[in-house]
Amino acid sequence: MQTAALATDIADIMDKPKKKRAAAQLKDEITAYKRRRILEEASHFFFLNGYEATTLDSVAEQLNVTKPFIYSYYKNKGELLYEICQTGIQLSLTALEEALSVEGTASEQLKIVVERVARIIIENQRYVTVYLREEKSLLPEDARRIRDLRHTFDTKLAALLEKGRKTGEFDVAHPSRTAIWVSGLLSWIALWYHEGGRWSATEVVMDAITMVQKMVQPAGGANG
Amino acid sequence: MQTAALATDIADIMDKPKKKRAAAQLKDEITAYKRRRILEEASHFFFLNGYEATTLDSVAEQLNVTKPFIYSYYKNKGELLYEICQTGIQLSLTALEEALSVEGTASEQLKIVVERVARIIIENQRYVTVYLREEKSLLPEDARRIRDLRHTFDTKLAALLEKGRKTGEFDVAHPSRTAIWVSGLLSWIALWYHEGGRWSATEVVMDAITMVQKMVQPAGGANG
DNA sequence: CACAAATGCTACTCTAGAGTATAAACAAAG
DNA sequence: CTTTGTTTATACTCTAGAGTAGCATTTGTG
Repeated sequence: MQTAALATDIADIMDKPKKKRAAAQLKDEITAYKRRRILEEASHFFFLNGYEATTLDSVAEQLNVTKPFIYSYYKNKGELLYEICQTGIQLSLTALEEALSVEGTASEQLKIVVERVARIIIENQRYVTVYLREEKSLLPEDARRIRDLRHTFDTKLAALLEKGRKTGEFDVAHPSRTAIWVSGLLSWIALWYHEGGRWSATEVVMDAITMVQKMVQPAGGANG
Repeated sequence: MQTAALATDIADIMDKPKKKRAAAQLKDEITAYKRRRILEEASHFFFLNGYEATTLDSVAEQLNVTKPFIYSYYKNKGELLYEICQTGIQLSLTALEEALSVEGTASEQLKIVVERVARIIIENQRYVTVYLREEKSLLPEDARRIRDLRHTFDTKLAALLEKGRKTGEFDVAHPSRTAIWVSGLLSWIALWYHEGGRWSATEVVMDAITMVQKMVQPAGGANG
């Protein structure tokens, strides 16, 4: 909202067309902000009570608005669920791709991948958990798109394992199958981690790194 | 039902009190059978559509009975969910305890544990998956009892890891934390395995054994 | 066959929540 | 200060499903 206010000020000293364009842009930003806030609160309730058990009235109340307000920003409840699931997997996938863009050996890359993805999953636990639990509540075509993202994630992870296998850094008989175990281990964090619980986020991330390293390490000894 | 019919035949040649007792026993068996069938079908729908989205009318239809029939065997929908969740975790716990009762080194025991628990999870995927997904829908006191079972599972697994750590078979810095990763890996099977999918149950079980062995193996080399 | 007891079904009630038609409030422009 | 368009709320509709009261049907018994 700060940026948006600034944009208006700049527009004031400009000619009318530009002012109009700036005003339109501001409006879009506000709309995007409202959509994001609705999604945040909805994911909170979906995480706590589940998708079906959550009423949009309760989400609206939390935002100090009413149900029709939500319906003016989302077509229906299912669209909210789709956006939440999409966010959950897309964030993980983006984290993976960014980590993969860091130069290094397969071992180094894998460590960065696990660290970053684990962090993202913990930070966005609500979205990831809802995605894992509520896939069955998605419309078939939405479920399909989500599965494609998931598949991309597993495929890119498998490619990294294959790379490490070729260099001899990893001992993995079936990269694509091992990738599923690794991505499962990462997903498990969302279902199990509890903020303020027995173990800190950092401990969990470090554990995840250790576990994955062991899962791929050659029988002969440590690596990385 | 075969056993039950036999019981009646035997009772027929006996005196009346025994006959009555046998008849009562038979009735109990039939009641237990009906309850089990209801649970089976309910778990099927809960697995496919989720707890909230499943109607007891649909479960009744599948059994060719009516909703009040179900209500004469279960107090309400929540009791059904509790029994399903309870079954899911109890089966895993029993499999763990039976595997632990087999004599052998920690490595041998761990292998048996993973093999048996993984098999049980695949065979009872519906129950385990519903348990993992629908914990939030349980009444607080039910959720509590389920969590206690889960905790027992993790604790017994941790004890095995600790045993192997002492003998030097395993390299685990924190047995109780590692136990959670192992039990998470096993749970993940329920969420991910798909019958008739890309990989057979046996392949998945063997993979699970390999992964867990690697997770605990000393950095210096293989074991078991 | 008649009567009793159990078992199951028909036909409801009642609540709750998704989604909407329409009116009010507000903002921006002239 | 009015007019016009946009944003949000009020006040519904309508469906669906959990849970139940009471009737019917079957089963077993003297």
